[in-house]
Amino acid sequence: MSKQRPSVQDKGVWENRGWENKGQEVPASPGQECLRVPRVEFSVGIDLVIFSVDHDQNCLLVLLGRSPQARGWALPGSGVGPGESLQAAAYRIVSETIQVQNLYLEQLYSFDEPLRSQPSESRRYLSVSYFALVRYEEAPLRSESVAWHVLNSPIQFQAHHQEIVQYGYQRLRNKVAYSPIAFDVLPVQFTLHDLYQFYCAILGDGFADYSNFRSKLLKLGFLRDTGEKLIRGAGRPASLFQFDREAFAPFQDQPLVFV
Amino acid sequence: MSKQRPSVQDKGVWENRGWENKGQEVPASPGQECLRVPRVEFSVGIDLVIFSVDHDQNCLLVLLGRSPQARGWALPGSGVGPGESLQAAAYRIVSETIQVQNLYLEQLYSFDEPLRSQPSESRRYLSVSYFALVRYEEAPLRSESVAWHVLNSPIQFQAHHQEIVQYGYQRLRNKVAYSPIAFDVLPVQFTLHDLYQFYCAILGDGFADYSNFRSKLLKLGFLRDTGEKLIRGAGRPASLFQFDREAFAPFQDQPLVFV
DNA sequence: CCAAAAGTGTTCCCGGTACACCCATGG
DNA sequence: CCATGGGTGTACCGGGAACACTTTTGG
Repeated sequence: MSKQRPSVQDKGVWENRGWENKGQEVPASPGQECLRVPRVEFSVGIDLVIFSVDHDQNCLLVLLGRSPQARGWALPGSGVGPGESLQAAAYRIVSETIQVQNLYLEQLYSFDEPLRSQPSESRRYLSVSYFALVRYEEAPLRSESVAWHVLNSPIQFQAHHQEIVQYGYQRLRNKVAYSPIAFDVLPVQFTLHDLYQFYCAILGDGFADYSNFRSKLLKLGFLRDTGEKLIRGAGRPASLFQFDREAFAPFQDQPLVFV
Repeated sequence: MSKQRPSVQDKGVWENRGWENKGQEVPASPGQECLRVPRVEFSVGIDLVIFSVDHDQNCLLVLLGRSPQARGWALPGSGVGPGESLQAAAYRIVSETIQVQNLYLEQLYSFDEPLRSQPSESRRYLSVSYFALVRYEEAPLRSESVAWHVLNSPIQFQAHHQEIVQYGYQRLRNKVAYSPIAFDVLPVQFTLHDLYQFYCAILGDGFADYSNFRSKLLKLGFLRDTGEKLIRGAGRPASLFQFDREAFAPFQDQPLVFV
């Protein structure tokens, strides 16, 4: 259940663009004194990109706050307490802003904060960002200074938070395609239309035909039909399904399980 | 060329397993004093997983060093200097250990180091890990304390470095499948067998049939036949190809381009 | 002429795509 | 009986997997 470190069986990234160097000689370091790098103190903070899907509006939401001093919206964040792991800090920030029962949490990236760090100063700032996915319907806000924002709406961001959000969004899109994080955030029982809508909100409408989506997932066999039905006014009642973790295991190491 | 931050168009991860919480209420924070977290000082270090492919032996290598004090092999690493970005520090470490002209560099993950941090202590340790891919043939070692290791051989690792290596290996495997990092590390002109061997070393033999690999890549059209041939003793001369970045652009956002 | 290395082609089959169509319920 | 939402079926196409085959060189 709880994992402090990423597990080895996990699958790989196709974001995280790095640095390429071709043909130019990488210079040797100026001198051996580099081996004894002067000690620098870092203030480490956590920034959280908290996502949620509003099934009624059928849209993807991010949780943002207005910081007292600066203008523009900012990600919920905080420093790391003594004796508190990075993940624990991320978790704490979630629990401080919303009252949540179901969530998925994952480290995103560590950003330097060169703007705040003076070159000559010995103090440095480092922001470790996480992204979280929570169930909107069951996550009332705990703090008055934060609010849900539709992701595709134009938002005035503070500092480089726009970038972190974009990065988290990419990660979410990709994650959702091969990983069953949807079921961390959906009710235990759900209809296939619920599931389809969830994917539509994140990947955009028409990421796949509904009927194909349906038959593909059912063929894979990790969705158990509970036999129960859900009646929503007119129309045929919808079957309620449950996610079967055991049955999903074989697909753990496979790309593009969903979509 | 040089990117300090991951770009937004990048594609997504399927490693980075996070934390799931289902059904259990996430408790509210003990008190409001959490909003004013006591300041903790971090020592930030960089650990590098440097990979390389030995085309003669046809195997994947990692660069490891023996640290003076502890037993077991360790990743090359160092603290971050004042006024030095995380990536610059990673780059410096590469240049200190090997003399390299071509490389790919990317941030991996940030690890807490709970073992070294005392619970009551105000000092904390944080390790930001990077992975690098370098061209073996053109990367003579600069330091005597490091050596190449065949990745699949049993290695006695120091602390949690085994974990970081595994993590980096996963990332490499996935990265290689959709991203053209192979061409950062291959010569400008290469035969398709060279390319195939590169993938074999990383993904394991028989990740795909050679002839299918060949026809698929050629059909995509971002490999330009230079017309030049390479003669290696007996046998038909091999055509030399070049990677065409422009022509690759359309596939930037596509999974499983290679393999 | 043979072996070695490189390159081409062919067949089969599965899985995605795009639809059209059938079913159950409320009004 | 019709609108509405849910579920099923089918016909086509492309791309991957496996394998056989041809081409060009050196000895």
